Amino acid sequence: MTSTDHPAFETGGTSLTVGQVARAAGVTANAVRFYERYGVITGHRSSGNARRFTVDAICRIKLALAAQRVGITLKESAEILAGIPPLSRDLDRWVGAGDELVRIGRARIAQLQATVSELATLDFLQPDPARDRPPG
Amino acid sequence: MTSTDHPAFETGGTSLTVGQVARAAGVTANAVRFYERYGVITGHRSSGNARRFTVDAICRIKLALAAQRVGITLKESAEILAGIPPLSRDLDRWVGAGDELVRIGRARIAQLQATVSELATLDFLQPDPARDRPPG
DNA sequence: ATTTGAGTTCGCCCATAGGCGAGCTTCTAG
DNA sequence: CTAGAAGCTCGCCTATGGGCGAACTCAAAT
Repeated sequence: MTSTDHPAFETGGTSLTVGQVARAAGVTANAVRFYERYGVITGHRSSGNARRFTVDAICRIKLALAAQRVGITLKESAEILAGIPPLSRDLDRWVGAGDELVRIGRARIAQLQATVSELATLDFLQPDPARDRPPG
Repeated sequence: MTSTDHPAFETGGTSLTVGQVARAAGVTANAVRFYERYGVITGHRSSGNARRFTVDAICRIKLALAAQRVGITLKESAEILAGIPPLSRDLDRWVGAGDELVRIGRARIAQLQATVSELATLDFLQPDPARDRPPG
């Protein structure tokens, strides 16, 4: 048994299976295949038609998961990620993507704070004159 | 034409149609029927099987809509609203429900802020030792 | 050779939050 | 009386984010 022939340890090479990526990213293998279909990650195939990924895929999934938490859909994450090279090639682009997501997150927070204010005063219960008057 | 016989003006009575509730709440009639099926609102039927609501239904929908914006599902809103009487009967209970939603909203904001921090540092890209080491 | 374990595709299933059209009834005005 | 507006039910469709099982292949270990 070498350092690369056991699936559970084969992370030194550039080739990871769905399961390895799944475990490293904290999702299921199902989810990983799903992410590939949606273009969140890309990979190639082994001679036996098995998916192969690099560690970069793990990072992309993790970014997408964090993005989800600020309200970004997988499709949007896929679009963002499609524009940036592997993390190891260009860290700055990843930092830039992170900053973009930070802006989106801050905007979401502002919206939430507004909604919380409304809920605190129950202001939204007041009839909206524009809607309650018939048009004309 | 009296003050109550034209549908668009018949809001002085206690009986509102789906369309009237929909317009007042800023949603579609479809959505109003949906809300009724999910127990967000309740109503009775006219002799001709048409839905009839009171103005209270409008308030319940508006509360549910605000709740949605802090991440509460319609089902959860239905459960909350099921426990409280009409707004006109017990304003305090509505204030209480609002306060509960405010707490939930603040919690959501805290979560978002944590995620934003992670995005700002890209910390989550760091491998999670607990996941990358094989179990055992 | 065979038995695992992990991989593959396909396709149906869930919840959430409705939209939309079909076909039918009911109501109200003119 | 008849037309139009609005209501009704039913059921299929959408998008999002996967879960799950069936049936099958593939590779490595015994």
